Amino acid sequence: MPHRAERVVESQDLRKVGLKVTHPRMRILDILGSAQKKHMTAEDVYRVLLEQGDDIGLATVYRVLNQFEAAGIVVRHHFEGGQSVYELDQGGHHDHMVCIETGKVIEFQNAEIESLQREIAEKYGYELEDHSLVLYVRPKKAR
Amino acid sequence: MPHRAERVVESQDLRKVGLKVTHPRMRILDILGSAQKKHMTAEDVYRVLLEQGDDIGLATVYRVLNQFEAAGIVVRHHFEGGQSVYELDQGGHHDHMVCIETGKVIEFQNAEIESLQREIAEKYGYELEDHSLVLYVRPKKAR
DNA sequence: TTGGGTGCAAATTGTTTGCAATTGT
DNA sequence: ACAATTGCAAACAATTTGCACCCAA
Repeated sequence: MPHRAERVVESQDLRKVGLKVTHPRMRILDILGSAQKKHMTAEDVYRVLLEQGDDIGLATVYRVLNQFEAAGIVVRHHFEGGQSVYELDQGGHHDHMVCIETGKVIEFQNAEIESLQREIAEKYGYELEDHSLVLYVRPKKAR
Repeated sequence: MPHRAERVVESQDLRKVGLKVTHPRMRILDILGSAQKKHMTAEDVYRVLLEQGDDIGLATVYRVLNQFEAAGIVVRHHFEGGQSVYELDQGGHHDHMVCIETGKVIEFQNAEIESLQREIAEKYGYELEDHSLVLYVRPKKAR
């Protein structure tokens, strides 16, 4: 499994993008940065806040996540199932694999697929701006 | 009773999957099969129905599209922007490229990407069940 | 001080569902 | 005839927004 150095969340991160350093924003940043689950829905974050005794509204969670996304602090994904999931953007692009039995999310990188995508877009006269690749998988059956 | 046969097997298709041949289902199948836009939202279909003077409810459109999806007659996609888009499943798997300036949807196939995906899933001990790949592109600038 | 930020409730959006009336077979 | 299907409105789920109050800078 790929390893990435943990990065402590600082108030600098917020100021840098022109957002006031408020309690809700710090708590949410904290949760996203230290969660066992890297990919969380707004409700996931909200639930953790409640567990921690923080009195922060769900609407605020959504607002903050949107601001973070606009600021490039988090990335938002739309996997199957309605809710958006957010993850801290720690650089390093990757795609996702979702287990349809356990819901587990696995990240992976594949340079070959990346460049093939660029080639394909180009072949049609376009520039690749962004992409979304999600593999829906199930555990290989032992036999 | 307006009756036009542009697609061959339409009513057969419905019976084949155990769905009664009703007016709403035929109209919707018709629209999906003859639309200039291959990828339509439920509202898109509903709007065309209204334009054609058909008195079919939006709820029915959703219900029928769901049944069609379950029956494998249509494929449902979740591009960015909330609404689901549906397209007739005419066999031949393909992925999509969406122009972020015009909204145009282009289909493409790439066997290499397909097999790479399978390999990746396998490498992690999974079986690839399904996938979603969407390229968000913009027209290459002329210079 | 003061304009951005927040909580809460109400509003939206996209989609589903309950039910009585209608229709295909 | 009789179960499947439909239309309509109400119900839902996820997310957004209006507004009066609150708090970082």
